[in-house]
Amino acid sequence: MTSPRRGRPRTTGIDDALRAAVHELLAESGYQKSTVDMIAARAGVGKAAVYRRWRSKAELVFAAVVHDESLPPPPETGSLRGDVAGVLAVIQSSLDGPAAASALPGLLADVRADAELAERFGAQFVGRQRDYLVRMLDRAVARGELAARPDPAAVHAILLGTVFAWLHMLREPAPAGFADRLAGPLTAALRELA
Amino acid sequence: MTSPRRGRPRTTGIDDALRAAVHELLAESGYQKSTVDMIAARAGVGKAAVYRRWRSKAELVFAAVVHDESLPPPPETGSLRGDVAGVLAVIQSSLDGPAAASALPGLLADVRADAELAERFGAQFVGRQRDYLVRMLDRAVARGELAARPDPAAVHAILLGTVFAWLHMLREPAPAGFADRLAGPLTAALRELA
Amino acid sequence: MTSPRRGRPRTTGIDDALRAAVHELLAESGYQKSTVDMIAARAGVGKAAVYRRWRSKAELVFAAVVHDESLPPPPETGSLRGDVAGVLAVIQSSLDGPAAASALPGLLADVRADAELAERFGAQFVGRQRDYLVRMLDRAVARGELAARPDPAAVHAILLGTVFAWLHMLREPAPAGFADRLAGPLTAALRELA
Amino acid sequence: MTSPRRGRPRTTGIDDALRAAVHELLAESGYQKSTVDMIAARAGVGKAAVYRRWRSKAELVFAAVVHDESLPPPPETGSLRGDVAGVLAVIQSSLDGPAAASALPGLLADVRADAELAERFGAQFVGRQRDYLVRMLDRAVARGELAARPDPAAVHAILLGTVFAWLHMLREPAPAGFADRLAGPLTAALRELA
DNA sequence: AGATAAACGAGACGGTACGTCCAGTCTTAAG
DNA sequence: CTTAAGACTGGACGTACCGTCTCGTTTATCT
Repeated sequence: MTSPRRGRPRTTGIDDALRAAVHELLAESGYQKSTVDMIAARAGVGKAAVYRRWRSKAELVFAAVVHDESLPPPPETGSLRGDVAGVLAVIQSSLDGPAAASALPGLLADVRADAELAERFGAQFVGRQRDYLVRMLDRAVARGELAARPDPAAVHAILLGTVFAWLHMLREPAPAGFADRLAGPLTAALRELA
Repeated sequence: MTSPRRGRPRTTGIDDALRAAVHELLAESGYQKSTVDMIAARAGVGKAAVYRRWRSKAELVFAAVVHDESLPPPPETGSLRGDVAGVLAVIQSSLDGPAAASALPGLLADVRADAELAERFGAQFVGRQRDYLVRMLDRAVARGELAARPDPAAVHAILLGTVFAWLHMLREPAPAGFADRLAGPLTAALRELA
Repeated sequence: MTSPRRGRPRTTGIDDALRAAVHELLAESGYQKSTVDMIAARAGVGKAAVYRRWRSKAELVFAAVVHDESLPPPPETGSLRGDVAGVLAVIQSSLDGPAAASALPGLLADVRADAELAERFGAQFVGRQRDYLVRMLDRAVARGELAARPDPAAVHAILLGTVFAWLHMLREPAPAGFADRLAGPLTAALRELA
Repeated sequence: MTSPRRGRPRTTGIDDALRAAVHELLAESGYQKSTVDMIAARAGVGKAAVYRRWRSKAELVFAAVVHDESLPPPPETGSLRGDVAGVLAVIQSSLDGPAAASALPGLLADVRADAELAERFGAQFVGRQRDYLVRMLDRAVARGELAARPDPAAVHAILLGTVFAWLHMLREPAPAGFADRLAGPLTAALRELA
């Protein structure tokens, strides 16, 4: 049912080469110093190939850093505390990679400045995480661990915000067992929210 | 004791005019679109007057948005839960003004990119809040509400991060009673941290 | 005796469609703003069909504007003055069409920048006109109107240059009887050249 | 009477450095290959300094190649033929320098494409030459060499066009005594125009 | 009839230049 | 010595266009 697609198809691998180049350069130089020209050159690609795929540097980096596979659904552990630990680990990994870490603040700023991009960011990054959370909470309700499902936005703010603040505002390195150490206290907060 | 200061003295009011201009422009246009030229022009001031006072745009905005008076010590309420609500309210007010709200993500990005500025930001913004928290926790220990003082960094991450994520990552407007609604759950988290 | 040419033969009409599209777009937008993509689209043709026929935009436009039929040999009038008027009229018509007029300066610039193309331009556009001129001068010599044949390059410069400068450097519209009005004076110049 | 001019004045020498850089690069690489970045770099100047002075590459080159001193008024020789030779020499020198030669076709094309620039070009380059011509013709009329003043535009076309075509359309090198060799024939043409 | 070979429309590709914008620095004349 | 005005360097951004290449498809000729 797909339309027959006329014209030269996109060269396979350019998307990946660009995403890889973004990761490398973010880790080496950070967001602001990674220019689109450098990214394209590193990927062995013209700048037009970049802007054919994404409308701006912010979109490119967003796509490279928050792409689909990077957010595997956290495992179902059978307990709310275990599920929270899993979600925290996923959030941590998505905020703390060498690329994501240097990209996020700059990205957040650029996203903020472009309403149309903010929309997409919300739908993709926030929305996907939110879905995991809702399912996690519903399972806890079904198990009887929670009397009622608390406001998912509040849960989201607590889990995502704690990790983000730790890494990007307080700028402390994540200690070993970071996610696990926070799982208990934050689970207690969720119970009180209900 | 001050040296007699030769030459034309600094025009009084320039600092305030600039701070006011920053607030106005941040609210109107956001951080990235508020250029230093615009800020100086709005304040009726030359650009040199800006750079004589602050070393960069980030410092200027930081000084304007996180200025001293904006962080009054939260009140001592006599209970941990009450104190937490007070701290949350202070944090909220410092993240949610019309100026602060649009400045923070961009500011965070610029701070991240400049190590020397990160230092100062840490000392001033983070450090001051941290002091309040430590005193708050010590009072709770003294009252017997907490068996031991939990890691202040973790407490800080939970309180600051939750508010920041709500406002700037999930981009939800703060509902009425926002701080109060979160105080209970987050206090529960603190107790578990201890 | 031409080799039998395997494969799909060129679609008849594409050459003409492209030439027509070039004329239209030159008249509408001028040389620099007429992009190859636009020309191909206007002709209902892919860009490859263009570059299979001509090596560059300059060649395409050159072929469309200076095509063979546009330079019919000027009539033999029996007098030098009459022949000069005829040549001037041909030159005028080849420089003053709606397409040629907007193409020429840009074309000249691109031709200048590409030595290989300059060669071809010289051979085709300049050479053909030069042949007419030489024949015209030889007839005048045979009739006794000229004592000796003047340098054809100088004659060419005077006739072609006067028309070109009028139209493209001074940018005055050609008045009625333009060629005829100049024929007398320029013929006088030729006589002095001999 | 000039207003006191506030702010930092234009650095003296930047205009000249840019003009010199344009001349060098035109001679080395031609118009199209002389990029604005290269010109600015060669002059040791930022690109902004260029665009603060001129609106486009075409204007910059125009100003550099057709600047005021480059067109000294031709001498008054006391005879029409001598004056024509002088004008031809000036025209030749303004079309045949190493810079002007490579710039002119590209410049003409860009000027053609920008109506606002065409205006200025006409007023400055064409207008100044026209003034010389009118004075030259009036002197000839006063001396009795011409019965009436011929149309200055036609005179202009003949003199300017012949030189331009020789150099830039026929692409022949100017032989020694070029201006002098043409002066006689073209003067004859002027007499017939009257 | 089937295979071969070239041309076709569409459009992605690398490369390169343009003109715009802004941060942070520097220079002037005035106070 | 500070001020307002504004020019300066440097460098990134996003746009545009050229000439090339690659699809899937069509059309003629050769086997």
